[in-house]
Amino acid sequence: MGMHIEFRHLRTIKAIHDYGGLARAAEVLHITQSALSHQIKGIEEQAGVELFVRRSKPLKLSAAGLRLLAAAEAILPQVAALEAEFAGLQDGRAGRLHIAIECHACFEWLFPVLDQFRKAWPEVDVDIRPGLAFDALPALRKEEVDLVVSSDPEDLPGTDFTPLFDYEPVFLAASSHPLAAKPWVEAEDFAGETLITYPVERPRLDVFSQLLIPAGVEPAAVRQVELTAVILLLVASNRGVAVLPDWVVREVRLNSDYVTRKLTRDGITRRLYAATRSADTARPFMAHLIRLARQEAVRLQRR
Amino acid sequence: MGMHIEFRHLRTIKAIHDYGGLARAAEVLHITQSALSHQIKGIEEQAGVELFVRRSKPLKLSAAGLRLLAAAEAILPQVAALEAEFAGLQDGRAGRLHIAIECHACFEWLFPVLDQFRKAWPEVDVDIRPGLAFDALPALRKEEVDLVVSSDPEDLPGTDFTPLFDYEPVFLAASSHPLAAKPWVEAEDFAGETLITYPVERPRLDVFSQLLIPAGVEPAAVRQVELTAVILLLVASNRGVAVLPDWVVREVRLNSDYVTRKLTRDGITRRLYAATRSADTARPFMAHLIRLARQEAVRLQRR
DNA sequence: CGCACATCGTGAGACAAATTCATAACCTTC
DNA sequence: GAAGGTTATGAATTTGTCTCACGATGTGCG
Repeated sequence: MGMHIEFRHLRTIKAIHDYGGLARAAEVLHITQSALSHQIKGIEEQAGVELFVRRSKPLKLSAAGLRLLAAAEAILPQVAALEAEFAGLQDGRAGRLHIAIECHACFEWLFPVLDQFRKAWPEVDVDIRPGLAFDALPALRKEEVDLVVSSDPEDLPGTDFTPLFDYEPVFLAASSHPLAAKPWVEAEDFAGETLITYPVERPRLDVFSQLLIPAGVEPAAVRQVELTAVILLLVASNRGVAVLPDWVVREVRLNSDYVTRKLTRDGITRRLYAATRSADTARPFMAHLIRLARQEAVRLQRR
Repeated sequence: MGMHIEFRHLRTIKAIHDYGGLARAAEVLHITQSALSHQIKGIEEQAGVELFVRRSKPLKLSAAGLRLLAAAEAILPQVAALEAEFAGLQDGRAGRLHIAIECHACFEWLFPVLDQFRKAWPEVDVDIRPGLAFDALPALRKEEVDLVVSSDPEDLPGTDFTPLFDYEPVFLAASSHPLAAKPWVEAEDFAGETLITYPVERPRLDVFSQLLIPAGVEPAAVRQVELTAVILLLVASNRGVAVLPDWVVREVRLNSDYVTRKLTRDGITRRLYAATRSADTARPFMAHLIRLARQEAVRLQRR
């Protein structure tokens, strides 16, 4: 017995009930009274139940009809909500913005940015996915995420890399540390040191990719720590040295426990990018997020 | 503009997701792969959103597609439940049984009957509607209720009156009451008495319809009381006399506080009927309820 | 890297279903 | 019991959905 209820029927039932009669309901639904009559005849035949009490003339719902009405009133709002959301997607109010960050320290500036963003774009579904930090660009192309924060732009068709801001990876040690005596540090200086890093693969850490790997230098030990605050703690107590972005280091610059030094004489400059699908780059909320990120970067530099 | 989502589309989305691809989904839905392709093209055009990521070949849901899937998984079970209920209606497992009782004392035997009934017919929506006790038969015809317990059968087309059981309205007084001396009571005996009744219109009370109105006798006073237990209390303390069905009176017969007397020398016999729409009378659960009611009546008589 | 394979998209025509028009049947009311 | 309003019906038409056949596009394997 293949029943064939459709949204059309739910709308019809509700309209007939709300407006009390086929003629009125037909007008509201922009179809003829005849069509409605045929429609309910159709459902009644398919479902094998009488939906209306026919004795009285202003057509009244029967028990089964009332049950169907209840279903209509439960289901139709859900569809309305769905349509509203899709309308939002269409005119750019709504959307999904799942962010993958390759650089671990980026949480620091990203959170305040997202707080602001959420207020401006309440209908956008914002999320951070630190899990798939590796392989982030393929995930972007497959639409598993919508924005990747990365410092290694590639020339991929369909993927745009929009510069966010420049930063400098900076050497950080306790003020009592021997290397504090040097005006800057070189790759070779790390050979005898314990290096404290975030727990990610080496090629994605600036110290390694920009300095140690090219120079072929291996630190005496590498210790991986999740939280920035803990890294700072360990460095202060001389359990190792670290390399962190300048915006992180700036917070402890005035603290006499630490010294900061450039990497190489001229320092290393890195640029952070927002990678997005070309189709999305120009979307208003995406552009707005990038603008907010740049503003936040400026604020961090000024601190 | 006017979005045109239908259950078909929800099922399609779900199937494509569950079975991972058009071809598989098409097989499950018993239609061609081409049809599905046309379908999703249709929704995407109407809704103005991409539902799938097309880069990769085993067609994957996009953000909007996932939203639609969520809607599908919320809505489809509701429809399934509805269809199951209608199937129940069709094969007689389910239905509505809203009962109007004209006779106020009938609660006494009706409740235990309904308790039994509910166990046997869990899918039937049982209810008692004492509110519309008057005008119950029109309400039956209009399908506002499905069964009326009445002692005044009428010859209405489309309405069946099935006898339930006979009972006798019995005079009840305190054993110290003067009328306790008589072997039976007549209409004239009420002239000087305070009569305690249920709070309903006189024509629907046996004392009035069968005895006092035909005889043109008016009691000294009429006091209306809702609860049977309270009526008994008032009678025991000699604040008035009452007329109650024998099955109620039977409970206090052996109590020496009360006397019961026939109305007129031969007593009055009344018959209780279940009034139903002819279309419903033969339905299994309806017939079962009537059978249960008769059994309960027999049990009451035996007490 | 390219070929075979699998998956998806498209257009035209066949088919089914929903709607309309015109009108009949029905209930209600005065 | 006639009038007015409300629902039902039948045939024709419109609308929309599906199928068929083929083209386009990725995917995986040698």
